[in-house]
Amino acid sequence: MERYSKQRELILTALRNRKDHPTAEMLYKDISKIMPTIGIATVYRNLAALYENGQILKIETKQGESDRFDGNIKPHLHFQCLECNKIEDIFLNDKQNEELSKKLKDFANIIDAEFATSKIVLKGRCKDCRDKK
Amino acid sequence: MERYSKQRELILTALRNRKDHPTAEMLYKDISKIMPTIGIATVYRNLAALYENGQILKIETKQGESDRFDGNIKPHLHFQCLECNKIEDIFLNDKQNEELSKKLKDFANIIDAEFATSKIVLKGRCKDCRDKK
DNA sequence: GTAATAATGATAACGGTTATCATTTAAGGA
DNA sequence: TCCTTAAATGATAACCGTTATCATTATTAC
Repeated sequence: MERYSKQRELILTALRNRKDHPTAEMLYKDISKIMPTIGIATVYRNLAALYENGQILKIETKQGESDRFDGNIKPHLHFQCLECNKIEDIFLNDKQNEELSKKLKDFANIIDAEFATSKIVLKGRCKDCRDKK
Repeated sequence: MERYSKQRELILTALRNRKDHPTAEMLYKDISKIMPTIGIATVYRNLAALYENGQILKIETKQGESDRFDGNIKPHLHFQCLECNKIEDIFLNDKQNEELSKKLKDFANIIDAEFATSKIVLKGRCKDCRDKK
């Protein structure tokens, strides 16, 4: 049976306190300031467990690049800037969400599959990078 | 300047001859039958180059799981079965494609970003796994 | 044919993540 | 409260897909 641990609580809190999409390593650094004895494996283990429980989101990135985590489980899309690599959230309103889900379900129907979830990452240039030019 | 190599040609051909989404390792095995001296690094190098050139697609999978490649560059979505992990293609017709692009562009606008491309993976249960039950 | 240099093949190195294992600690009785 | 048990931890080795290195080979322009 699952057991309470101070470490897991700290990890979840640390993630929720961030507005960005930190890596396990970034969270490890944050938490080390409060609990210097924590091990990196504990951070990975708990992030995996929290993800399994549906308490956090995970954004799987490409090989050799650290996965990103997200404490906000409200469904949303991600946008990754091709120039600065930053990941931003895109929240849809209920109508948009519903329409999108309907479309995706139709797409899955094309191959006779049952649609459950989707992983959508838009790519392009973020506002900051565009304004820089 | 880029130079012709027998190896690159073999790799591209091997990929196009497959209807699935092989890993670099799988292609290496295929090609080794024809050219037993080829090195695994050459396969990775050329797949990366072909991807950069837009001649093939790459499906980035999670850490520790090999990336998949796709010789069909016609734009399409991917569907990954949550039970058997198989990745299938979903081809949209022109109208569907256009509507989807328009929507995604609107979504990027929400955060003032310029939309370029998207990575969409639908997940659920494939036809085969559903029929098994 | 020759020179210049891109591509190759063998293999070491890399980096994020996971496995291992001895130790610590939470939780449910007695 | 003390005991028992087994889940969770922390340190670190191992893992594995991929990339870097470097001497050698092969393509291209002349």
